[in-house]
Amino acid sequence: MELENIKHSLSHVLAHAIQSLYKDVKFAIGPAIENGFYYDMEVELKEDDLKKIEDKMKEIIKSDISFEQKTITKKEAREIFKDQPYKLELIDEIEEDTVSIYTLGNFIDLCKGPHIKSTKEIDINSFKLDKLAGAYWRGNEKNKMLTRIYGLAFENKEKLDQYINLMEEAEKRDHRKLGRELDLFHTEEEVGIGLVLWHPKGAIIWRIIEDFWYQKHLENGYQLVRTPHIGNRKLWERSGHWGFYSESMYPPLEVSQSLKDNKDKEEIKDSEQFLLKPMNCPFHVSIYNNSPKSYRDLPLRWAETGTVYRFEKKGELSGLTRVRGFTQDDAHIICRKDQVEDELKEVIDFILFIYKSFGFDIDSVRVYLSLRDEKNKMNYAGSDEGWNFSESVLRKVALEKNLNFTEEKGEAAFYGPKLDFKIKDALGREWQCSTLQFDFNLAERFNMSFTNDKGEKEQPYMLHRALFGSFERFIGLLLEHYAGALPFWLSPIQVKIIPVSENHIDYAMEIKEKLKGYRIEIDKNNDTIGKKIRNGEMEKVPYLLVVGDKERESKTISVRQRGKIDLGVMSIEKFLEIQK
RNA sequence: GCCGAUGUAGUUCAGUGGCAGAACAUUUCCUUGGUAAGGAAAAGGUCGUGGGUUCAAUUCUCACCAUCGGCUCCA
Repeated sequence: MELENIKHSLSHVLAHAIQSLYKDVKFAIGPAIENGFYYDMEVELKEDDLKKIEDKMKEIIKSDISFEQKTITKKEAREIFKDQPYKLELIDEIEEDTVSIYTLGNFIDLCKGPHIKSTKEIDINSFKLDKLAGAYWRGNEKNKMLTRIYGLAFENKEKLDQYINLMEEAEKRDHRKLGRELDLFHTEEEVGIGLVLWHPKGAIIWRIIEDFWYQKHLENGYQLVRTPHIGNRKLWERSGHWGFYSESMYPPLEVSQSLKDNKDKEEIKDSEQFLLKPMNCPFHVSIYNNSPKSYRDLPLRWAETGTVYRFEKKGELSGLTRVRGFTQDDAHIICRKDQVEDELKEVIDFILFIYKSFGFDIDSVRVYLSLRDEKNKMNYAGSDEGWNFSESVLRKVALEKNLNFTEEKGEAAFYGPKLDFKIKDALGREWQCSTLQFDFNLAERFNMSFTNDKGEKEQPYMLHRALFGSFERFIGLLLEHYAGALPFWLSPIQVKIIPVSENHIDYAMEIKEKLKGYRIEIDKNNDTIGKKIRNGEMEKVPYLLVVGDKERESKTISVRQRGKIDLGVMSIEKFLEIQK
């Protein structure tokens, strides 16, 4: 708690320093956060200014000023903050007649506290102004963008240095850096920003994951479907995406004429428009509706690794975790109302199984129950009954499965509530991966039905789910999780054979033949052993097999395990043994 | 999209108002090696793109583009 107060007090010290260095600054808010604090304000700054501000803060801290709390009437507060529009806005929202203010020297802030007693309690070496960022007032992009100054703050200098070191280490496991170093993927402007090009070693990782994915889906009673990348505008109008999802979609493609006609500015006679798919759902619904269904057919579980395209603002793009074209490991489960609960539970089990299989500790995954914001009904499709039922059943299932989840109002999709699973990246940012969503919107819009046991038409329930979320994001997080040193089964190259000299290449090829079935490379470069070992380690290959005269004569191999020392000379059989 | 930072060889990075630099990677040659870098040579650049200032711009300046950190949004 003590540290929380220091962080918060530091934000006041920061504001005080700004006030004494710059004129006419409009202050917004300045809370404590996970590793420090920030303050939002209206002031023009460059990153170079931070040093000066930090020095000023230290000066303030050294001069031992106390934090004085006072409770005053709103009227008095309005007078004090008459030149502070953001503070005035905050005062207006306070329900009580009085407000609390804190004074630090000549800096007065609207603040409930608590604070430390005096600046002398702050260790001047335990904090550091970190970075400058923009942040919208109240987090709304329609509002003015303020300047946010982030500061780091810890108990002492050691903890601060430790954190800074940790961040430097984290940068080394950034998947974007690893993607380059391990030759896995890249993106480039000429192809299109936010569109990933997978190199051979990256594509094989993808393929291994996809094979595993599809095998497990078949085992879990799913069937595979396959659908196009574009679809008629009429489909998207009917699905509701045209209306509710247009901010994330690309504009229509005119398909009633060729590119040549278009270049020649030919007149469009009968316009026909296609849209790039941002989701796979409507296609799966079309497959369902292609023939009448009985209650006996349900549940249907249809899976597809479908590549979707979404309009993401340029500033939002990031490596593999945020792209414009990505492949979802999508599936839709169409079932009867009495099957909903069991289906949801099975999906949760499947999700947990996936995390375990890829080495993610379930404790490192955060779960959110995303609900609608009832104040903004305009943003959601479907009836209240549908929302009430689906929200409550999702909550029930999450509780029964003992998921440690947080409820988030206003985070639902336009078509239904969802259960989201998020994983942190190397820098501590959370990314949504698995998602389990309700969709009672499409069933209605597309008149989906089945004949029940009484011979009546009934509307099915539709669940939408993704386990990885998208291959791109999941692989990105996987790379960061393992710092590029993927487990044996996922490694693009599992074994690298290092012939001591060119004379041993033949024996290396013999060994490669004996290890058929594994992904193997022979390092035929004219380098020293030391150099080849180094390269193999840098490529993060799980096993390096050194073969020379000694091994050739005794029909053995020298095994070196990634990151470890020499495991010694052994037979191929023995090597295959330790692999199991 | 918005705020801030960055942009020089495939990669990591020096540098300068006057012919563009290193290391690693690449190619060739020498070397034929025993568990994290053997030696030499060659090749490799529209200094992000486009304007402006200047005798001269990679360098100063403006605009744009991309990347990175945030905000908003999101698988």
